[in-house]
Amino acid sequence: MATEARNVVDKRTQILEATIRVLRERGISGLKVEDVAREAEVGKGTVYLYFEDKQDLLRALVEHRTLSFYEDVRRLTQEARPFRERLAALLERRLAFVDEWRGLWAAVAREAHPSDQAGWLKGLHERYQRILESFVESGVRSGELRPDLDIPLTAATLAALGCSPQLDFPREAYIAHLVEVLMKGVGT
Amino acid sequence: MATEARNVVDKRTQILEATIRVLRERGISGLKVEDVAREAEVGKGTVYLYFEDKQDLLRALVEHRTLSFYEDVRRLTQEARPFRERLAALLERRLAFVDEWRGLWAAVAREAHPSDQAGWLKGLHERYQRILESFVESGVRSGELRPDLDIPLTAATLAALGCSPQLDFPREAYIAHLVEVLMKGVGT
Amino acid sequence: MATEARNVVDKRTQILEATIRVLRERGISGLKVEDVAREAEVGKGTVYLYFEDKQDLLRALVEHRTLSFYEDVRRLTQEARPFRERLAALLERRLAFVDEWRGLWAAVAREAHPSDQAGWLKGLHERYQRILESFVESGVRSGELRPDLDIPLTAATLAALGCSPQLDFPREAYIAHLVEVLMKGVGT
Amino acid sequence: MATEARNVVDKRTQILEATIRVLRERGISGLKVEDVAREAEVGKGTVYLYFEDKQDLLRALVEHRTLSFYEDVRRLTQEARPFRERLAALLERRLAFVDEWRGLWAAVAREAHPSDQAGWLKGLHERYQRILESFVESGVRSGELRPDLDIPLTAATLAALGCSPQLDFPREAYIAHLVEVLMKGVGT
DNA sequence: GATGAATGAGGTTTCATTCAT
DNA sequence: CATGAATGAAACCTCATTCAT
Repeated sequence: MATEARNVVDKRTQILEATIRVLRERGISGLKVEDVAREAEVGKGTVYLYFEDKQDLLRALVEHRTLSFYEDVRRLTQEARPFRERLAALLERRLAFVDEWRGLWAAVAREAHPSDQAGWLKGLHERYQRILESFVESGVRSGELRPDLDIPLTAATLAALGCSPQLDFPREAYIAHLVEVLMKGVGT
Repeated sequence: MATEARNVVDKRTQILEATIRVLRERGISGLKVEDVAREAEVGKGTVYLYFEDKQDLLRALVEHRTLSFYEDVRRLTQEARPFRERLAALLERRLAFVDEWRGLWAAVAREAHPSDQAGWLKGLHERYQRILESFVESGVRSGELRPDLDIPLTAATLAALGCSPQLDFPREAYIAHLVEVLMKGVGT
Repeated sequence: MATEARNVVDKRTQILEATIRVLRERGISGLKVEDVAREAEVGKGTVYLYFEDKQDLLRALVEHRTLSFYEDVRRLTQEARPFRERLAALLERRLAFVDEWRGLWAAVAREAHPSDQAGWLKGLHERYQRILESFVESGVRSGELRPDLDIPLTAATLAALGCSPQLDFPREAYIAHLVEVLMKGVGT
Repeated sequence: MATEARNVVDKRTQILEATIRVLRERGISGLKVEDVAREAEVGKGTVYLYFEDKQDLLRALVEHRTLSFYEDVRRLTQEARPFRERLAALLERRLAFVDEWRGLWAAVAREAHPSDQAGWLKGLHERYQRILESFVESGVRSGELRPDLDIPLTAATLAALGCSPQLDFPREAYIAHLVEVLMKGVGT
């Protein structure tokens, strides 16, 4: 029974992980259920045991990985470390997230909810926004950030960072730079 | 002859503009050649007179609008105005670009060049990178930016801004905030 | 233009006729759109130019052939001939109809309207009932039928004749017998 | 052992009865083995313990219910009652049979024996024909039917009655009317 | 050039059947 | 015996592309 429950979890997860691998490899229009099944080493029909249809698979994929990203961000930004370090950790995780999706996140999210944009997508965004607001707030409270910051706007700024999935620079240096710019600005 | 040439140009443009409208409206998998043709008010076959195939259409679309975005950015960042103002203009144009594509740019670009990633896409990125490097350099030269800035990294930072196509804030305020953060940083 | 209109009509008809041929040959579960297309000598996709989906094809098929059957019955039963002859003609047409469908009419009609039974199907039945009532009435008026007949019930009786698609007897003799039984009864 | 045997019989019967319930409810293309199993309250695999495959299930269903219909008809028509009463009983049973199948009998029978039509189906028909011939013969012998009747044709006539699964009339009245028409005819 | 009817490759999805438990 | 998770053949349907007009 325990193994059964575990197997169910495993197979769903197997399929979800196969999905993002295929997605990264072949892009959105190259994402065929048959390929996902092969990659997950299950039969084509098995995918439909765990997901209603392709759209549902995408929905689950986006939801699962986005929420787990949010969770990580929440955890990282709440650790008891200097703001700068937490910011670096946030950016690191964010870049990993963008890279994981190869910039296709928004497109996949739309496929997952073709009509509704205001609802589901916005809901996700707002969760992220709130997590980041807490983060900014903590920085202000601790005196590491300027007290006059508009917290929502600053959170939104952090949310909009790091779109580019292509990077020519060593990640380390890039993140260090981003932190530097965000903390001190580029002006004289 | 002149009118003919103009017509040719017009019809191509018509189709390209119809394409992005359909794309914004229906998303990537909702982008059907037939819908594009209807939106452009031409016959379905006509699309194939101006473009090799759907992929070629997307290639042209991405290329055209991206290059024109780059051109705008180059112009805006080279105007004889204070750096802050040019930065604001850049961000404004950048946000408009992201919004125009509703976050689908990366996905469409991949459809346009399914296999090749290193080549075409990277080439585009590098152009943008160079434009932004010039911009940063000009700011350093004029003394408006810190002289110790790593110019390529700073340019890359500007390139990676503004992914989120969803915004709850008045654009004006948001851009003003972005400028402020970039110039002065958020640290105390 | 005239040819175009004709072609459209022809192709729809072609497909409908191919459909009933395939249906007769292979039965209901052997009725595949691809086979219909091949039988109609058109591409698979062409079927979907003329019909929404398979269900719509069946709907059209049932409707078309049933209404044309009704029309024939109406005409035959209104001719200026003795009742017996008209009855024979009706039975002949009825047997041809049943044979044309090989007894599958009811099943196909259900596929065509899976949920709704009260509506469409009943509507069809009622049309037929009314045509037969007129027929019976005319026989009563002309004195060829007993004046005490319950007209609706008698019409319903005629409607329920001839289910069996399998016949070992010469059609002529069978029909003559049916007429004889209906007119005079089997009792002493 | 007795209970075991009984259980075997019971489960087969359970499945067969579930099958016709599902068939009536959902139609032929809605007849899925999984639904049958659920309706019979057994596992999907269990169906395959009692039947070779779906076709075999249908074969058994048609055979079982048709033979039991024939048996009933034989019994009813051989009872020691006036011909008219036996005819009414026959019609009653016949209408019940048609209604039980909702007009799908012929279609299901074909699914059960896709290729062979001459053989199995014809064999069934002939059995019925012979039963009805005996019935007619008995009527003639007893003087309740006209002595000049062609017995096979008359039997075939009885066989072809009652196709319509839809009835707006009280069954009682309808049957009385049918008997009346068959015995006395509709002519003057 | 311009069109859209026609096509069929190829994708999504269903469901009869198997088989390990 | 009984089960139902897993499978993949095969059906439906879409849509990029062609080509006769």
